[in-house]
Amino acid sequence: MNESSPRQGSSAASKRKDARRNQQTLLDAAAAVFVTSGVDAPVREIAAEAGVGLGTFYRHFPTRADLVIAVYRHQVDNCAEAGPALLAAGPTPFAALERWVDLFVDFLVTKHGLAAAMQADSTGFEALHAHFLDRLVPVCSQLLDAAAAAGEIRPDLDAYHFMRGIGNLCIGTDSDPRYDARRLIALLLAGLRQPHRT
Amino acid sequence: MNESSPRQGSSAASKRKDARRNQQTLLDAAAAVFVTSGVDAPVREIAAEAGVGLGTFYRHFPTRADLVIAVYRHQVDNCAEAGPALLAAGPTPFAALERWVDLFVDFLVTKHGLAAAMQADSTGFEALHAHFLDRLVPVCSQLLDAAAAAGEIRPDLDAYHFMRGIGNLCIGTDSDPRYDARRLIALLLAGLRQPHRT
DNA sequence: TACGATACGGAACGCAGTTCCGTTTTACAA
DNA sequence: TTGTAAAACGGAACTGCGTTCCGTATCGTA
Repeated sequence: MNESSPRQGSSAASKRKDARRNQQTLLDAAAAVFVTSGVDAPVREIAAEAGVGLGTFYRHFPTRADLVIAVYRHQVDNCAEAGPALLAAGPTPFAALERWVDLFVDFLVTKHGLAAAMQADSTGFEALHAHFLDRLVPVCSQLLDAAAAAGEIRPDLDAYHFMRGIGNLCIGTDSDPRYDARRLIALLLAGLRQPHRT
Repeated sequence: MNESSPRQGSSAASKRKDARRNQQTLLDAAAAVFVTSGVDAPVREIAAEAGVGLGTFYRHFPTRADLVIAVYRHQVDNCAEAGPALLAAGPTPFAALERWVDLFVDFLVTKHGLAAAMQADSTGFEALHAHFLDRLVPVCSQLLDAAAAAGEIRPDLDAYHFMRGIGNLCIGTDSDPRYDARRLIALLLAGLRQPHRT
């Protein structure tokens, strides 16, 4: 149900050589543009950077969001894979959870505006949102369950809410240097340690 | 430095009768449209609802965001005024803080997409963001300080971060009925009660 | 080498916010 | 009451965005 099947439509071996090359060129160009101009960079800018036309862009990525997914797919997967590893390594499940959250936040904050783009409603990033959640919620769930089982945190918060909360708190880190999302996320984690509300 | 001086350019008595009437018509129309279509409703839709042209719209509100501010100004002010009242009434400062947060969240969540629109970067809502913060941060600060002075919460979180956090957590409440922002906000409040991190 | 399938480029479309300007309405003075 | 300048009006038009469409170029094979 994941990367093991090579039926990815926009990443596996398509057909013609130039097509494959252009797809990769677009991915590279997008990665570069996202660094300088943020994930909201216009499609035209990405296509120009890649030196291809708009038609080419949209044949490879039916929608702007599909490109964003493709660009960040690896990193989402890395984040997902880090979960179990941290759990195995860390002194306690909660410590692993903290480290994982840190990784997750790094990811969101490093890419300019990614967190904001993840809001399902706005510009059509539902697909990104969905992939994110599909891949990461189970991992996060595992970490939360382990910490709850160890009695380190209250057990009444599902991974979906937890991740949405963190994702939301990361919004706007670029636009305002005063804002420190990690501080609030730390508070959220502190709140998790509180005993069940009477 | 606030509503006492009648120099508000877009709310006080301007000059001509039709101008004043149209301004009010636009405010009413906007309030109505925001309820049905959210704060992201196109300017054209609002102008049409009001039965005026686009020129009229932009003479009264130089920018889309200025209209949004004008529409919600009263409610922001109400929220600001509620702070001291709750502090005086509540059994403890923390209880007042909880109630005030509830009010604030109501406000953000009731208006479709307001929380999302408040992100400074996106569509030009810096002005709304600014008014919000100017008006509410001092109030929130007062509540936090009182609770901290009473030893009910840790004293190391400034009102700006607290409000940004709450605002961010409220993002996306319309787009996904599963998501319950209040739950996460409660967690944030619980985190506030934790003693200072060693 | 020829030719059909595949991919390409970019003009064009729809939909935002905003600007501009010719026309209408208002308020006031004669 | 009527003339007139200032103020306000309406909406066509401009910019910038994502996306679609289609004539043209390229690829791979017979």
